[in-house]
Amino acid sequence: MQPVENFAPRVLAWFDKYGRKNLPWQVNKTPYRVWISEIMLQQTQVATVIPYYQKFMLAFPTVEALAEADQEEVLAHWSGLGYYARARNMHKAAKVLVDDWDSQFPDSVEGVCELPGIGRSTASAILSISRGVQAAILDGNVKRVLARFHAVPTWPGEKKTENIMWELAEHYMPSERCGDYTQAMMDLGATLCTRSKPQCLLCPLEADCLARQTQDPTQFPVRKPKKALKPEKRLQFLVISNDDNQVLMEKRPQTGIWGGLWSLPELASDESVVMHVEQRFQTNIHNITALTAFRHTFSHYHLDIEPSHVRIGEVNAVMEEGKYQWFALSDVMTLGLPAPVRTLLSEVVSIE
DNA sequence: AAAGCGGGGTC
DNA sequence: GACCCAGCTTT
Repeated sequence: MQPVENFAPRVLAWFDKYGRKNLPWQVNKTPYRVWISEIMLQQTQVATVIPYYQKFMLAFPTVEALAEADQEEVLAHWSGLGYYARARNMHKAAKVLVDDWDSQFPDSVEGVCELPGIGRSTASAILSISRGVQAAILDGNVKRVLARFHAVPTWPGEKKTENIMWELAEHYMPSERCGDYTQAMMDLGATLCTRSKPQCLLCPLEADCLARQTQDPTQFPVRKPKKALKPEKRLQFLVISNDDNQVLMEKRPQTGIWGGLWSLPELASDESVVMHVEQRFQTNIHNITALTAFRHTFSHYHLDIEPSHVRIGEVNAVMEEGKYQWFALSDVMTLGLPAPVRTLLSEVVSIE
């Protein structure tokens, strides 16, 4: 990374001209009021938060009022915002502040982080905005701005990447106007440097933004590596039994999946069990029972197994030498079986 | 259909 | 420390 000298001044100058400064929590910026807004804004966008915030402040104008309220009442005011654990944490934290901190927020980030529901980023937001403390935030907006400005090549979800971004965030935090800078960075991410369709032409950082110099700035932040979704295959498994309580097993070829194990006769999922069994084994079917389908997952694909229990009479067909073999139900579990076949057979055996 | 959000809880 | 979760939006 190659940090830029005048990063903060450019961001602040932009904020002075274009930033939002009259949102409900941007006037009378007490730690309490900033705190509530930050928690609400973690999960919801500004337009939605405003009415909630105003009602909340009327109901609980001070940390004492919040601490004294019933949880019921707090949750009622949160109703519709989601993430209710955060409202509960907030209520808990209010009590801690009143009981242990004389209703004042601690003056260090570490201290504020001790409160339930507040981590490093939220603590820094509260202290920088309400008290001008020189502490950087790293919320989703700031992550996006920094990831783009430096074209950070790795996913911010990785610990290593996150550490790098925290360093960048701290590096750019100025020593003056810390609160404005925090607001400015959030604004920049929320209004210009948006996830899709960023307005690079209006951005004060455009000239040095490394993402801007690529084909597509929205390629940053690098997206979460999506676990390649595994292909799905479907097969029918046949548990074929005769009047002597034997089950027909099929020897797998030595190579490939389940090589050399004894498995069950298989059938494409769209084939008719009746027609197939009658033709393959020249026999008559006494009875078919569909068993419960289940999924077996390999390292590289899902196998959806549709098992049927087929009772048949005498087998007349000449079967390939050694490929098929009858085993007594009492013996079959001693064979080398693929795990899903073992599971399936153990259920059938227990029924018999 | 899946990622993103900031912190908490679990192992 | 790595991973999953909450609950709703956005893509």
